[in-house]
Amino acid sequence: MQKDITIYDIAKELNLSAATISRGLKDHRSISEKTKKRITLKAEEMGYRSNTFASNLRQKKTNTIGVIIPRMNSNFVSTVLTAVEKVANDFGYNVIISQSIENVNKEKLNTQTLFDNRVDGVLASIAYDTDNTKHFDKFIKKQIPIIFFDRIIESDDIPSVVIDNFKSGYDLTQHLISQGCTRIVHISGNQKRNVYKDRFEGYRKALEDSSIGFSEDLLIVGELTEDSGIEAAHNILKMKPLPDAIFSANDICAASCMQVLKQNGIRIPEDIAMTGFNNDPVSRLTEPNLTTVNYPAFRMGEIAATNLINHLQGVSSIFDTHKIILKSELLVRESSLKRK
Amino acid sequence: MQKDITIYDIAKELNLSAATISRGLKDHRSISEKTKKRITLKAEEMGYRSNTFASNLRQKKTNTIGVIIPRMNSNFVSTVLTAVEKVANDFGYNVIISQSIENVNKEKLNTQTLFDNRVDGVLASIAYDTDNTKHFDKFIKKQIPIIFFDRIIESDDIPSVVIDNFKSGYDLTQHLISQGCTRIVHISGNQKRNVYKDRFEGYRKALEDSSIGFSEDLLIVGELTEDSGIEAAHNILKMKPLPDAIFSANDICAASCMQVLKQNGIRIPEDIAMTGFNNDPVSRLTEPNLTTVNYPAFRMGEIAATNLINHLQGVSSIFDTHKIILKSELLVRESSLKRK
DNA sequence: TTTGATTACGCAACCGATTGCGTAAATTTT
DNA sequence: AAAATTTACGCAATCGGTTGCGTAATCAAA
Repeated sequence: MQKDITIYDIAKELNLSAATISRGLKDHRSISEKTKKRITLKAEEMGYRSNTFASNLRQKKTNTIGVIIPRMNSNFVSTVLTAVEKVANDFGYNVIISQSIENVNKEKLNTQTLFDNRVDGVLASIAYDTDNTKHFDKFIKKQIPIIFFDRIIESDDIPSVVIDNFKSGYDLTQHLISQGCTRIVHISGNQKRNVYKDRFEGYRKALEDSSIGFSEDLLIVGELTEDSGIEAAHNILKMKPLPDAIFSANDICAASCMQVLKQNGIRIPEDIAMTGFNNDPVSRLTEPNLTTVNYPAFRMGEIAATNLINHLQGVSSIFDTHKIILKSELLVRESSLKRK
Repeated sequence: MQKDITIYDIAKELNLSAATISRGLKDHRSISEKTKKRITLKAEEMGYRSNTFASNLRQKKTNTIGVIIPRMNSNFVSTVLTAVEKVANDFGYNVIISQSIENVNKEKLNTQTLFDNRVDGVLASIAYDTDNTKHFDKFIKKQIPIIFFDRIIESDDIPSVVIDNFKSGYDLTQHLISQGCTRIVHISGNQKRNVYKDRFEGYRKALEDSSIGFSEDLLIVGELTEDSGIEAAHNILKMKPLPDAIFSANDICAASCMQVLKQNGIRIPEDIAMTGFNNDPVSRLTEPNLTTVNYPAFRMGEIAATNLINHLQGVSSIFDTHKIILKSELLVRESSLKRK
């Protein structure tokens, strides 16, 4: 295990000062082209690699962004992360990912960890039960930029990247209505969360805008997991009369719900039309394929990360924007087509 | 934005030296209990947080482990990562995750990035087309421990954590044979990868151990994606006579393949029995539910991370073990039950 | 030739925590 | 009471880059 090469070693070899090496390596203008070339060549030859810590220590920057997410194991989140990682890498940033496991307290710990690690900026999608942004204040105080994405809390201080959940919920519901459905169940998640609340509001508005109207009885609030889809199905089977459509706020839940319904002799979409949300791969594997809303996950990660890094590099300020709304689109598939 | 508190600030407040503060904070034995208490209290009061970089610089350790994976967006990988993150956090380590996107060249870049970031240790599951471990040599030279998991390359220098893919493939195939199947198609991935190779070998051995024997015509090698499942289905539909079973090396591919078959009037499992691998959530959402092999993803991440960190902390050496094989089990579901 | 500007580089002080070595003070031993 | 230990802490160097300021050398302008 040979010793690491430092700029001092290079300096000695070339009879230059460490300062010159440092400047030469980062293309500082006060170093002549000729010297720069000598430096980079020698550095290469000696197998030099910069010591991030010395640099971070001196510069008080870490070139690291922190990401807080509820869970990694959903198609949506992992796709976002893929995009974030790609953008970050392109700009020479590292990414620290931490999961809140849908738990405010863990989320608070996560913010502390990221804070202690002195991340330059933060991207966050908040947990199921978070109801204020107090634990993000430390970042704001230190001028460490934060961007919320997907699951956000409205805040004057923190910009966000989202899709128009209200409109998507509205469009989806209207689609069901256009298929002749009148008793439309909505399976939603915690109403504290914008994404579920907004989808629900879109649903309600669409019903109210039609002659159908909203009925509390047709709203099921759960955790939107595979299991809660099964549970929802059992509750739905007890409804009298049965609904003629179900709008689940995500695909996983819709898929497992649909499965139970089918096992109980319900025909999809003839008896009950089914729709999900997210365009998870699952939606293409169910039978019939699930009508859903395409969620631009990659784009969302890309935009959030790009904005954060541009801000960090002084290219643009995220504080100019308050909210970025991405386009999402209804994907009509067989599961909701009553009229072919 | 107030200035960060350093140990010097605390030292000044308490009329002690920075050395004493440093020792006091880390519970060094040469500091009296009374002084330690004063120090921790004052540190708390002043809102002190340790500067990781100064510490890393001095100690030449980063408390960071690097993880290289092909892709994040599979249930298996994200579950492993969840476990790794949990273990790492428990031990005060950070995790840097990088995706190779199934590409050796990106994987090489990833190793370089992790190397430059001076990670203390590495966990890696290699890309689709990686065929040697040369790009990991730099870690070995520097005594930076590596553990391969799931997708591994046999190497004397690098221990690994896997399941018994051969046995699982064998058991699965034998199950199909026990259901009376005799023409069993196997959809596999790149044969360079142990996981696919071993499953295939298990499949072949089971066939050879029965009176059926292996036939090259029934082997389909693809990328095991949703799309390749569709493609495989089309090829299978052209086979004469049709096979009576399909063993796909993962669930996603099995699910999409099964879907196309069903659309073409094939009954599962009556006409063709279907099996996957991994116990991806999808396997519980298809209809019929997919027979598969349970993959202890969480446990795998946990074990890999724990071993790595124990090694780093000198608790135990990973070089004592060469390979850890986890238990996996056959999950028989409807998709393969010809005899009820 | 002199003066002012520009170029190219070095000096040395940081950044904040860690640690080997040294020592005064307190405690125990003889 | 003197000597030997032990306790509790400080000094100062160190990790490796970065950067404000200073200056010698080169070049252009007067």
